Amino acid sequence: MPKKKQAETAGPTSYDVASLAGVSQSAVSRAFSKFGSVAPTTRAKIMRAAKQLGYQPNAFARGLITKKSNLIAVIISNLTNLNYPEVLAELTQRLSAEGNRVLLFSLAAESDVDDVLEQVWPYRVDGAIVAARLHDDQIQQFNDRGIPVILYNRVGDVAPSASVCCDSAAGERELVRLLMAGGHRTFGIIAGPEDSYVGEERLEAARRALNQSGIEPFFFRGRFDYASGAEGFHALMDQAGGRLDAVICTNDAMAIGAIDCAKSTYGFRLPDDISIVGFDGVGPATWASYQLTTIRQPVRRMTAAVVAMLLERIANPGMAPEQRLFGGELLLGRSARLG
Amino acid sequence: MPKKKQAETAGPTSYDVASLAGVSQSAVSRAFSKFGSVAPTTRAKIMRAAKQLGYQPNAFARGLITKKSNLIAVIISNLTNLNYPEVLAELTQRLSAEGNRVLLFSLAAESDVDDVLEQVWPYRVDGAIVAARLHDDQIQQFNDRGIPVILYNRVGDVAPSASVCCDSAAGERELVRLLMAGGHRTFGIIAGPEDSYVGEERLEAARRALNQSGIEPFFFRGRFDYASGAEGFHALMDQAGGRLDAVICTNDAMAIGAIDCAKSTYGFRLPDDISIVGFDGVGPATWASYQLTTIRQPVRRMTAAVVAMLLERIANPGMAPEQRLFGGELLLGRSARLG
DNA sequence: CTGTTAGCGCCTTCAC
DNA sequence: GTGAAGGCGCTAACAG
Repeated sequence: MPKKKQAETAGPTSYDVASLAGVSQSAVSRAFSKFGSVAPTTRAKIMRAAKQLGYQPNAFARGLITKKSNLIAVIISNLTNLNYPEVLAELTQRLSAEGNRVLLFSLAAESDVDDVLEQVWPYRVDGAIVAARLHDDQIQQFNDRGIPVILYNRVGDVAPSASVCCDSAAGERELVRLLMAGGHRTFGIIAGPEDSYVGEERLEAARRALNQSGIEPFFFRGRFDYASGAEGFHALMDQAGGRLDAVICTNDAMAIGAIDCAKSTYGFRLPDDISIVGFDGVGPATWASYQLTTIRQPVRRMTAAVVAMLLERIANPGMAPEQRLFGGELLLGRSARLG
Repeated sequence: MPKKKQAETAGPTSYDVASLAGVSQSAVSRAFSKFGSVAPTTRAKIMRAAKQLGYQPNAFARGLITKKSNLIAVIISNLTNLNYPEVLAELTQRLSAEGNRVLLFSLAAESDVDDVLEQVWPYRVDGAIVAARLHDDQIQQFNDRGIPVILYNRVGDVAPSASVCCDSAAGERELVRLLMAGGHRTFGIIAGPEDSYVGEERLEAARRALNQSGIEPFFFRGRFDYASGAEGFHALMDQAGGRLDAVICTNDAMAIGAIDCAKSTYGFRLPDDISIVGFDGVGPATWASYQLTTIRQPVRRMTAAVVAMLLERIANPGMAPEQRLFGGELLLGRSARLG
């Protein structure tokens, strides 16, 4: 029905504001820019006109010129991992506070990374935060485009890359040490899927720590979820012929599954009959039914570090790749008998 | 050190591809557009050149002309709500499959909606999915700009607006009916925070269903989290002088908190000593320690509907606001004795 | 099918 | 402090 064809949906432009305020378009532009020199009176007039029209600068047109999108790509492999909602909430709020927006990508499978990257490039993001497995050549693509990347809880395969991690090795070592001190000698490990970086890292660390004490643990490979934790406990009990002192799970979700299996299927009481520990310190870990002994990732400090490092590198492209390692906090639950 | 000032970080443009392929710039443009008519030979040449240069069309420049950003704003009030990670994962993947990207916003407090909207406008999103409380005037702002919005699990205060909801009323009614049939007569309700739309909806529905059976339930207002569920159970027991048949919680997280409190503090066994029900059907609800009786939201069907409705409205701006209501599925756990 | 020509909305030198 | 003019990278009519 309307006569004017496009103007209908196209929002007001800086020209509209300019003519309403009786100034030039470039004055409007300056008024909306931080460093534009505009007389207070002029600025006021412009802002009033802008409010009246509901004008908001077009980020695309701006980005086209400034080469800055204020967009940060956040790539997370598995959003339903109990640990990531908190991470994501922290990230978006911190980035938002600094004037950046989050372009979110989640992967159905780890192998989809290439597809996701293709989706990222057109938006000329200013930076990226990646909690998914990235090959060196994929990291290189970011470098080639001059887009800073921070890896979350993983490091590059070969090339050094900026990253923020929770110290898996130290965490697992501490758990093993305390379990040993608690008198445990027969161990089982429930690991995550092979394609998980942190999963393998924790597995290696735990296994190494046990080996150094002359212990060869029983082993089960799970999928980082509750169900596979329960399956794993079952499998380990079989392997061990029912004689198992402690089970180390490489994340909390599996540890919780293992605890439930130990209690309901075997009638075990923790930590008297067996010890089970996890890793992450997710919400449910502290629930009364579990009271999991685990290592809590310092999510707030880690996300703060990621954002700070990323913004630094955006402002200052030359910076060297830095790797920050955060120690986890031992969460003393009642699921394990420690020394 | 480099001589050429900007060309350094500015990626290759369609002109670069054009000259490498020996064609005109518009040929490149057409080759990257779905409906562009280009000879297969030409297209091949162009694509090869593009690959060689690592060219990707600039979404900003494109959007400036087409008035389409392929960006969808997803606004979620409380990401750490156990229900949303699944929702968000589904949404991003479905939208991604349709060629859209997700611009994510999360709110620290419900009152921040206005700030968030200001952050949304500059990016000229094609549509929005909102799981946060939106006032009519806020919805109106979307309408004014011609941006379709779909509300998730809430409806507009006054003006009709497109929405996808899980039927809270029907769900609570069914729970009440079954609990009554199970012989329960003394009820408590643990509700969510007042500013939660779904929370109040479920509260009203449960209360009304009880009232219709001549029952006035004890009441506690929680915060939708585990801790307040436990607090609530405590408070209700006090109010009821220890004589409580059943507790209705308006989400699973609180129900789980209540169960833990009932078990650990009061030594109750469920469902023999008391019945507790929740709402949502989140992952932990099915864990062996809880086996919660609850109503599961059909998340997959709901997210599919949201995406379908949104894309429809983007393609066809004139569509009338439609409201789709999905029935929840009764999850028969062991936390309640039903009739 | 292909190249030429205008802009999209804004920022950014420049003169004034 | 302010306005005029020239693009940013791309798409969308147009001619050819």
